[in-house]
Amino acid sequence: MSGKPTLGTVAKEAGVSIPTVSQVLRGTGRISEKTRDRVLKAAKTLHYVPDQKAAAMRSGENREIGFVINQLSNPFNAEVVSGVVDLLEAEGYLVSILDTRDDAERQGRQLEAFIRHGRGGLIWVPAIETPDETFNLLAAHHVPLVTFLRNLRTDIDHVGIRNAEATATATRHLMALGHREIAYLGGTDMTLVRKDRIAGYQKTMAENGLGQGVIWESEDNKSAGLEAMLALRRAHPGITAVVCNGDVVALGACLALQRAGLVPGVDVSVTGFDDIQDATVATPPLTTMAVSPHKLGGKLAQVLLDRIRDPDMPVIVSEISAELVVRETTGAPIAQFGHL
Amino acid sequence: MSGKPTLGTVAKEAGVSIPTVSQVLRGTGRISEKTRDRVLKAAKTLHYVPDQKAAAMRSGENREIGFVINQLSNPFNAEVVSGVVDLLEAEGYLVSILDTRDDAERQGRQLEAFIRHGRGGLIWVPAIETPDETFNLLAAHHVPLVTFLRNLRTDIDHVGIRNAEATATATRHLMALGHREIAYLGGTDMTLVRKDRIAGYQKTMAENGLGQGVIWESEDNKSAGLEAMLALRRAHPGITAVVCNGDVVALGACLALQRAGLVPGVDVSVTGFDDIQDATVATPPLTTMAVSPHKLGGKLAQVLLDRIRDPDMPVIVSEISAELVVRETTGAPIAQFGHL
DNA sequence: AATATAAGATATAACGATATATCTTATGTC
DNA sequence: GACATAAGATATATCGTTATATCTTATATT
Repeated sequence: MSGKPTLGTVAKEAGVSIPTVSQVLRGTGRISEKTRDRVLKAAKTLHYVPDQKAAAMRSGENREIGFVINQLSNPFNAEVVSGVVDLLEAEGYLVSILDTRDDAERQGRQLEAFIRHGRGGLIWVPAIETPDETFNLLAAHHVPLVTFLRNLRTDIDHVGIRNAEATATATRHLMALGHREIAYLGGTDMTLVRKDRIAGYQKTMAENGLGQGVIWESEDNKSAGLEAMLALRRAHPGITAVVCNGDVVALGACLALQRAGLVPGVDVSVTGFDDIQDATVATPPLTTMAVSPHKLGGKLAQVLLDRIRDPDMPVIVSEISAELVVRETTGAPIAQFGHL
Repeated sequence: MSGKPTLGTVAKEAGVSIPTVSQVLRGTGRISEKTRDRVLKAAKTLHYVPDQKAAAMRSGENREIGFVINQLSNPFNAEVVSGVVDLLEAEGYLVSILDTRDDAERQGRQLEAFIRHGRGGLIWVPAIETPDETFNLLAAHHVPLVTFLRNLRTDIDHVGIRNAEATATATRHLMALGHREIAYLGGTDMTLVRKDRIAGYQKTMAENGLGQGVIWESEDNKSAGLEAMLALRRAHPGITAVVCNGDVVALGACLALQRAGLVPGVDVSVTGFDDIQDATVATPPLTTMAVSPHKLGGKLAQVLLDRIRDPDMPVIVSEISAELVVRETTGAPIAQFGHL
């Protein structure tokens, strides 16, 4: 009545010793059918629930996984979380999520708390400007660890997207339609992710004799994308197509075009990145580079499990390709020189 | 070198006993300046981090809070999470998030794991069709608990929104503009939240002699909202205004109008609920009932802290009012009888 | 009958911390 | 000088498990 039931309570109820109860409940050791039944019955009537803190402390094993992410309000990330959770929960793990909101200081506090609580593994999207100190902390405590999206160290397992390949594909798609004045729009940070995406764009531009191209910054939300697109067109009126850093910015850019009386995919072509739900529903629907977030999540979980099972395995780096999904925001440029 | 540092390691390094180290690090007991310095230095050089599992086990206190939510991919929820985290992290708690995706079975598994890990408190949006068993489990283990949004028990602390009041306000706003044929659009479940919102709408309709009104279902995403709006107009062509169950559905409804060549706020008025970020950016911007998710989160955290500090306090139920934010999707109905 | 083996249970120690009681010293009071 | 008090440290027990070693008793082997 007073406190919650423990192994001791159950043992007394069943008239056996504590180790016997422990063995019955975990299915280890040699136990006769008769005592097993008695113990199970006692555990049930007392509503016994094992205390994982104590178990983890003694056995050293901890089936709690942390997912430290940079921006929970991004629906793409939320779907990756689903993918991770589906696989890990099936393996008996509890996945709990922390949101750093890309604040390196908050992230530091959270990871320190994470270590104090001694979790069994970590999936991590490092915040922008994560200090070396944070990496050292994690390394010092030997936490099984996989980074996601942002690959900052070569000695850590990683799952990511082939960013350069994806933007190259998007850029080539626009070129194949006949565009030559193509800009890159979106992002402000210089994370490896954005660097790679820009690199893919620029390499493709250069390979086709179109120079370095134009890079235009924008925060990662719709209204910022809208403003950025307007500014970009003012600065470079000849632009006929835009490769965007993400779907959200791309949708903002489309809104800008529509406000200016232009039709995305006819007057100016736009490509996105992520294939978020809104990309399909938008008018017009967005051409974009799609990666299955659920698949990414599954991959993440698998890599982490492998690492937990064999800490001495060589470093795993797994990159997933994005696929071009052509919808209605890309099309041939309008004839500007009166060919028709 | 071999394992991670413990109180024992630090004690040996500093040449004192284990309890002394514990007292120094927690600032309890009587300790001389000299030994305090020695201990702190030793702890630092060894990179000592206390093991909270062990501490929680002995002291009974656990500063881990779980936030079990029904749909993480909803940006409104993600912002509530921010509000909770900001307050609780400042108080030294670690908040970890679990996403049930409104699946009662998954929720059951997660909460059982939650109990096994003996967390110190829970903020909970119960999944649709949560069985009594789940409530009993939580009650049996005396978890400090606050429900959010969905209020199912009168004996549990709760923070929510004045749903009926809010939809009544929205409905009155439309009536004041001159609308009389007003429908309610969105939701499929019969959660208390939706019931209350519908009740507020229907009560206002009835009070103004407009009968019971029309209720039309829709899943909670844009494309479903779009389809539902089209179907609603087919079934009830006279409708001039729509009170929506949420912003996402409202935005879908606006898209439907635009596809039909109509202008939201001119031909048909639409109100939303939540004031998500997209509501401002949409074209036209959405008139909606706004609740500050960050404020809600803060309230949640405060109620939970109060409950943890005084488990015997009477039940707290805190409801926050939503505010009408008039943007461009509501306006006077077009003159249908040639008055002008 | 003596011994080996296995089955089925238990005793004990340990995980890493905290709480409580206890033990030295030093200091102050009369 | 005797005694009380406080400061500053330590010894020990404990939280709820699991791992390891040990102890009975029954059965098989020779």
